[in-house]
Amino acid sequence: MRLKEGNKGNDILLAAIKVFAESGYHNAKIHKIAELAGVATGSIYVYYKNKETILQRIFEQLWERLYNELAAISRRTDINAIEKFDGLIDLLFDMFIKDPALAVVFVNEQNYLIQKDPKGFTPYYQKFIDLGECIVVEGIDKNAFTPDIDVKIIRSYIFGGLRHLLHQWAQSPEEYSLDSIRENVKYFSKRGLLK
Amino acid sequence: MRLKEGNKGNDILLAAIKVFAESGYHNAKIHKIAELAGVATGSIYVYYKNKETILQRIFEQLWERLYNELAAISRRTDINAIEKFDGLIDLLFDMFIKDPALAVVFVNEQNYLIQKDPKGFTPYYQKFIDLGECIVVEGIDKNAFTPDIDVKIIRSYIFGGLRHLLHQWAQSPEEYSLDSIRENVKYFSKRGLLK
DNA sequence: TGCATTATTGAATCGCAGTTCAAAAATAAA
DNA sequence: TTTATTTTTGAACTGCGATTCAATAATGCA
Repeated sequence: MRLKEGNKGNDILLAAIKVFAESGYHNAKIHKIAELAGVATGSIYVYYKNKETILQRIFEQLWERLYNELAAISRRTDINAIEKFDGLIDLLFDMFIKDPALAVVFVNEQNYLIQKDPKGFTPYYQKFIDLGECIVVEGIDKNAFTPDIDVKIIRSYIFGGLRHLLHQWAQSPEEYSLDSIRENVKYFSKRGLLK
Repeated sequence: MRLKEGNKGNDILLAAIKVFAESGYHNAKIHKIAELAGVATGSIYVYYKNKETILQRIFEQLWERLYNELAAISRRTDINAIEKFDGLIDLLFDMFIKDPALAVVFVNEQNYLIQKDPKGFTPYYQKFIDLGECIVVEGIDKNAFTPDIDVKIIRSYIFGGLRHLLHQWAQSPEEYSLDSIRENVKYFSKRGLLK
């Protein structure tokens, strides 16, 4: 018997995030991911069925984590809807500060993957989105947020705005301070949402 | 002598927008564009150097038009900054109502193309973005918009939000009414911007 | 130490699709 | 009609890179 050395499956995933961010999914070469992960080209196919599976796995991990963290925030009773909304924004910012390359991959490749194989895309994404919407609905119900908006539309709008900003930041982190981005987003969005 | 029949160059561009929207740029097959345009595969290469050039041309045309229309709005003196901001939103909505496939291509492929060859990307895009920023700055200067925001950040935020919404709408136009999207965006954004 | 089993390797394969180009067709002028 | 010129064609080419797989290496166990 022989056991697998270290954690090659994860090494490959981490390398793939970097290479996908650098070159884009379609221009990313498998041998480059292998090189960065410190494994042979063939090893990739021991751990993942194919290139697309790697991308799927990246998003699976991302949204599962984000969903669980948002769920923890959402079920708290010691903070109100406004604070939960803040928490949601912080969650996204924190995730992508830790891993800017992941932010780039998210913005550039998620649409492609969903379009390519909607069934294969992690359900945690939809669960995350739904939960975000719940928080806004809670805010409206508790009279903190204005009822004069369509929650689904505004949820998408905010999400798209965040996505774009995080992407810009990840592309050139020196240009903007992430904290200033974060505060501006909160300020602007809450003015839009609050009663 | 022989003259070129009809306007094959444009036929190809229109077909390409549809095929790129349908399959994504990387999965789009040249022969399918040719088929839809009603020309032979080889003809594509008479009119465009390669596949990437077609995509570049699509964005060139898009942003040149949008920039010119926004410039016309921006230089008007009979309307204020708030109305100009409305005009900007309407401009984008109108463009993509006319051509939902173009909205999809815009959202999915623009980042890729800019990353691939920044110099080759149409300068009208940046001009458009700058002009949009000017309108917000004008609003702040004239005391209509709050000065408590970073214009560049909020400009990106709004732009990203619009982008995402238009994309969602283009993917499934029956799900949302575009007019309701438009009104929600204006309402929410102006609450964020106004003094 | 030797054997069995599993992990790892990376050169070779193979299919795909972007691109080319020689031939054919269409048109204008003579 | 004939000729010269340009457009159009699409089958063939070609290069790339994802994937495969037979060989090799590493490990655990007897």
